[in-house]
Amino acid sequence: MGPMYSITDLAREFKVTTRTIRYYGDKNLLSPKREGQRRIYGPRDHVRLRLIMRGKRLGFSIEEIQGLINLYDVDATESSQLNKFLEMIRQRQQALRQQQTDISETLSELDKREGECMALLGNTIDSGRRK
Amino acid sequence: MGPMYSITDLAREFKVTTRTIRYYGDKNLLSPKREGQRRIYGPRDHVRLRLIMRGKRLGFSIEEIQGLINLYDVDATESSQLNKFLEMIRQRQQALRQQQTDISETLSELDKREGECMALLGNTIDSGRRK
DNA sequence: CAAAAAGCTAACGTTCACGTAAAGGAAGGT
DNA sequence: ACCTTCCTTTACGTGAACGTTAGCTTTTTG
Repeated sequence: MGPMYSITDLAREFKVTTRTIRYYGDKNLLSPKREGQRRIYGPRDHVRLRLIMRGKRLGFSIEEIQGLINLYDVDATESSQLNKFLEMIRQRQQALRQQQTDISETLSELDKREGECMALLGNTIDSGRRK
Repeated sequence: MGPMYSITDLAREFKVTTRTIRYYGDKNLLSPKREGQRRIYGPRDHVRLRLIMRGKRLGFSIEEIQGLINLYDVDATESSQLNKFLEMIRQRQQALRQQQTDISETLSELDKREGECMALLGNTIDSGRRK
């Protein structure tokens, strides 16, 4: 019936506190079963937590991450109007594409700075392995 | 001597409130001249505000944006140790690259959902112009 | 010239995403 | 028996990034 995780298992794996995990539960992003009082997390929760972390790295709020996760969630779809749903998907895509260009612009500027910096240090550019 | 902007000019252009602009000033991200009491912003502030907005779209905090802007700022560089500086640049690059893969993963998932959605609607894929 | 619009400072309020402390239950080890 | 570890709930605390209100000055416009 798939792997099970305690709250500290997840906390360790994703490098967050148990508080954080409970918080996401409070916000209905995770829905662990209970064994007595204890929370037992399944594979679905594990996947969701991965999505949550990715969302956070992308700077989305918990609420936005909710929305994103619901986009992957079949149940949410069939009960909602598809056109509105498509609209949401496209808005998300738009935002993400904006982020892509933001990132590549920033990266190229950083590359430039890195180059200047290396020149000043008289180093040769070994863009690759670091010890 | 370059274009000048009032606080509402900038607010309108960047779609933020004047409060926000003043807030960035308080945080030393902008440094307008004063004409009496009034803040007068120059081209440098305009550029910085652009960088700030980009940083925000990337989910950076004001403090991190400070750091990023300082990376472009020559004055800050010459007085600091170059190696530490390079280290910072590389950390930023690392984070941004992570974001890039996060985004492309998310985008491809959204594309998939979009496809499914279109199929359900019986539409043909006109990926391009929308009215 | 009077009213509206734009600007200012100062200070308190708000939301998000947790942190942190208090008080306690249940399992396992020695 | 006692301690340690893991887990629980409840609840107040916190920093960031502004929002909002109040009270006052300056500039623009009909």
